[in-house]
Amino acid sequence: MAGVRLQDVADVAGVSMKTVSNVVRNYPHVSAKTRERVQRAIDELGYRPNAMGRRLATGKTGLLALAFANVAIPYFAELARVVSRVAEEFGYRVLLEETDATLEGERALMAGSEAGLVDGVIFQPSVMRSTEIARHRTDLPLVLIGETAAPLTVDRVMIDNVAAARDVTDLLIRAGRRRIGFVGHERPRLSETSRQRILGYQEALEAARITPDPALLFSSAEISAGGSVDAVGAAIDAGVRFDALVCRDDLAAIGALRALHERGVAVPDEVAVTGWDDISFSAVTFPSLTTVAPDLEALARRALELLVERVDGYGGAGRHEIVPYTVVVRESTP
Amino acid sequence: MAGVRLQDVADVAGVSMKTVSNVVRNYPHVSAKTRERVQRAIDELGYRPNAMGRRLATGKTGLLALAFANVAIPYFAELARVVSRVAEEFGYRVLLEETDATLEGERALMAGSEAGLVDGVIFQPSVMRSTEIARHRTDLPLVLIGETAAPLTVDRVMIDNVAAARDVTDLLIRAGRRRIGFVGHERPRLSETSRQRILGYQEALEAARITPDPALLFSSAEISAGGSVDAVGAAIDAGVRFDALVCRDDLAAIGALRALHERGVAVPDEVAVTGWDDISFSAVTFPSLTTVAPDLEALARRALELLVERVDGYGGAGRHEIVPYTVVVRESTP
DNA sequence: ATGAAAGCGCTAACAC
DNA sequence: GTGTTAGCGCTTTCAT
Repeated sequence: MAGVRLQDVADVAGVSMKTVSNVVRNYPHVSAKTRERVQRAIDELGYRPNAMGRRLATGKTGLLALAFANVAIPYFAELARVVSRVAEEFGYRVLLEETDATLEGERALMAGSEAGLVDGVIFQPSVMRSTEIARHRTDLPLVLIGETAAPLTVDRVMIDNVAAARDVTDLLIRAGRRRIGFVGHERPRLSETSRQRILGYQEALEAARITPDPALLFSSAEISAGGSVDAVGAAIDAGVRFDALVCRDDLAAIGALRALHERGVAVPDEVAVTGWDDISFSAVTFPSLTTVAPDLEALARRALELLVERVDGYGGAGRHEIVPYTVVVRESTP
Repeated sequence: MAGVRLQDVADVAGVSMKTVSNVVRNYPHVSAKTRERVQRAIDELGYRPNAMGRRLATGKTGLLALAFANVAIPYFAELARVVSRVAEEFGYRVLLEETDATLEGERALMAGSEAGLVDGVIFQPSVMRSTEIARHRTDLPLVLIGETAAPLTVDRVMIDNVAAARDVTDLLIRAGRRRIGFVGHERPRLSETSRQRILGYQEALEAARITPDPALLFSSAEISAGGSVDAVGAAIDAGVRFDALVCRDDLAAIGALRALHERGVAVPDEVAVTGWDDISFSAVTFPSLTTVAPDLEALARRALELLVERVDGYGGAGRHEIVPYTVVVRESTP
């Protein structure tokens, strides 16, 4: 039954709207028999509260926007799943917003044509600069996730990318590899994510007294497996020698695996490979991928907690938090 | 600036709310100079219309729910991306609803605790029966996608699964394969999707005078690559012989590829493999996958069109529509 | 414990 | 072309 209103229930039950509202929202001070009578009327009429009416009256929508480049990228899809599950625990539903990793997309998101649609935004920027983010929408609670340069005024949750990159590079060094490449960073302009990962990679090399070789940096035209098939393939064909590859993400690693396969290079015996994100595929590639596994559950939960505090009125400075990661060792490293 | 209302703009511009409303909504009959004056007030105050107020007044929310099992499954993620893009064209935003492929999840979706949150639902059921779907929420516009058994009262868009399964099986037969298995259907109970694909597979075999062999049906514990690694691996280890595998989806195909690799079986020379969905990974596996590619753009667009018609009041019988697919031939078949 | 009435911010008839 | 006046369905003081 559509169009059943609070007033209709009140009429049938012979009480006021207020009382029905109290019953619907489980307000404690309602006598048992009134509650029962009202409940019967609700069931009889098939009443369901109207979301918009409630939201207009309370000013809260129970909706939050989850914004990032593109759900079809497996890492984002898996992130969306975790955020959506955690959000449900917090009583929120998730509106999907894709920015296509373009400046226009990200600006449109931050500008937000309508007010009051969502209570807050969880956003992983791809290209926007810290200063530009800081200028926008101070009225809308916002939590950033990922490795973007975050303004001091905004909350942000991430893993320690530099440390994780150091860890996987170190794993390769301890296995005796010396010519270790890095695969999959963007060109022409590095994202902050890639910058941090390359930094950790370089730190690990230098700590082991290995001189980083710029010829072992294989950039990709886009964040995709295809881009890294081309990059790694071209390098091999050009005669570049390496015995390990630290990949920016699992997509790049999967592409690298394919390029190596095509040319009959054995993984991990001749070339070891590591990925990043621990997307579900990384367990079933051949060989399966050693990869950095961010604690997505912790990431999502912390982001939600910070966001809810902002929605509830917290107005302090930006909190920048780190959540854990692990390195999952599989077949692609010795 | 939060909390700027239509009335505030009207006061500053020295006009009525109605006029401001007309300007905001680009109502044509407003004099140029009035429009300009109002616009200046809007800019000055940083006014943005409040979504909830507008929605309450119009009864439309501009939101639609996209519901399916799990966004972390690549096919659904890619579907979400296309639906979200097409929805934007139609002036809608997308609320993500995951059912986890459970009956409770699907029932919760159909029951919908609140009215008025979304204008309609696009839903790919996993387990719910046609009759049960038909009983629910006649007030909320609903379009089903995928191969579920759809009630006659509800709109549905899908590709012709039987024909597509026939096509890929036929491709294998024409390449000279005779012992062709099917991989990845659920156990214990087959989904409608799997049922239709197995049907097409069987039809193609029979048309070629090959007797379908029940020993070549390799079911999987769940929709995942891991399930099919186990199923195909166990079959090989048990000595089952086959020279081709039609897989229920790309995930199953990727799992099959891994199981074959592990045991040193050459693809496609010894065993050919086909997938289904054409997820982006299928182009970069090794070997890359021959797969059924549903026209997602057409699927999403048609679903949106049907939904919008329902939202606009169409109340006729359910329309069941078919959209095209292609078979993308890659390296995993001869 | 329950009721009456005043909004929440906007749109839509209907006047002028 | 522009203003006035009711609502949309709900929550929320403030009474009782």
